[in-house]
Amino acid sequence: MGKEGDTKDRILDEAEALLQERGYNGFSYKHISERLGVRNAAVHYHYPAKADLGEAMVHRFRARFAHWVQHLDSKYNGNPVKLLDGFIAIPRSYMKRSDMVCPLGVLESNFNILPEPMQRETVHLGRDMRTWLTGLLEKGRAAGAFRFDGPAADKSLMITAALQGASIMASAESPALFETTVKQIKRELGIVK
Amino acid sequence: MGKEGDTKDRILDEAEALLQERGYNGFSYKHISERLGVRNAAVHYHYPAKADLGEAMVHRFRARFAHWVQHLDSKYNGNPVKLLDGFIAIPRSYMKRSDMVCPLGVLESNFNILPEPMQRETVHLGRDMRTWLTGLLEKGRAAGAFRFDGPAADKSLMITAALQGASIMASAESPALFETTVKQIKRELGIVK
DNA sequence: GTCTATAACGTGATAGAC
DNA sequence: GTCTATCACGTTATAGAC
Repeated sequence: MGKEGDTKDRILDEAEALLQERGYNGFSYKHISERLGVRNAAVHYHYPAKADLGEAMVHRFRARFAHWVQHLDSKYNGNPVKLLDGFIAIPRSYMKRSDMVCPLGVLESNFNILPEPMQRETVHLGRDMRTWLTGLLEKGRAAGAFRFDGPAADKSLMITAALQGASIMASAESPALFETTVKQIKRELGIVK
Repeated sequence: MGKEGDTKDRILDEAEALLQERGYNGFSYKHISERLGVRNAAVHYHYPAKADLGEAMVHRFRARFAHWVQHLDSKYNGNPVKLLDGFIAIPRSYMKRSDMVCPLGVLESNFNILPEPMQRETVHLGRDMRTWLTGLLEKGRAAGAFRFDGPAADKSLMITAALQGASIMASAESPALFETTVKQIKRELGIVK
């Protein structure tokens, strides 16, 4: 296990990038093994079936979100505007290259071709994110940091949908579409000019 | 050419449904030919390469949107609220089955694996839609039918992103996610309780 | 833990008969 | 315009040597 992590982790890293670039049906064990400089069979050793690899990916996405949330909560100690910025930074960070889509967007838009365990985990990931944002919006509105009409759950859903849609549009056209969407979201929460 | 249209059209119909259900890499000539009760070679007769079929699909999406706009404009004669409802009905109509995503969402989330002519047409389709909505929002705000902050172009982008994201979420979880997003969008435009 | 070799199958595509 | 037959290739996956 060198500084880039052991093979099992490196497989997951490559698979994740490929998933975001090309979708679940758009990458193969061959793509992964070639990028890693190993043979096809080595990948199968660590993840016997593609469904196993897929499951591990979504599981890691969920764990990462949980960790992110924990980290942000302690770092910003309840500051709603900072926490929202941190939340928005998640899909932005996944857009490292302009042709990458945030994981939830890829998973959901590939939903019907996903093995059942991946589908289950994907639904959970979406709910994790919306639930957390709903709580933040509620607290932020009560504290006078955000202004918006309607239930926090509805607003949370709309913001999540917009971020996800904008991330997908950005992958096809320009990262600017994501940033403009973010600006409008903040404007409508009353936290920007 | 019976009442369901000739084979060439029926191929396009099946390909469209398959694209929305499974993505561009998720369907094959075999899927289409089996659903149509013809042989693989018959499909290749009408669309020699998959890229030809894909191009025809996106071209039809664009033509359909242009036609829809024309139809709605004359039907509602400038009524902003009715026109917005018509616009929202587009992704909703594509969600016929809960596991179908609106075409632009699938195309954009599959962007990197699309043949270049499809990519070009996809970008145009997205711009067509945002441009039309921007004009509607501008006129509607001037007429006092809509209320929102910021440039109409930003608001148009955010609404389009939210509708697309919500359509994708709905395909993975429940059509209710789409309807709740629509309600929030309307609430924020000041056209609903 | 990685390799070679190979199997079984799906996919995009073509030739040529009817 | 559709058929049968066939092809080259990619993909997922396994057996067994090192």
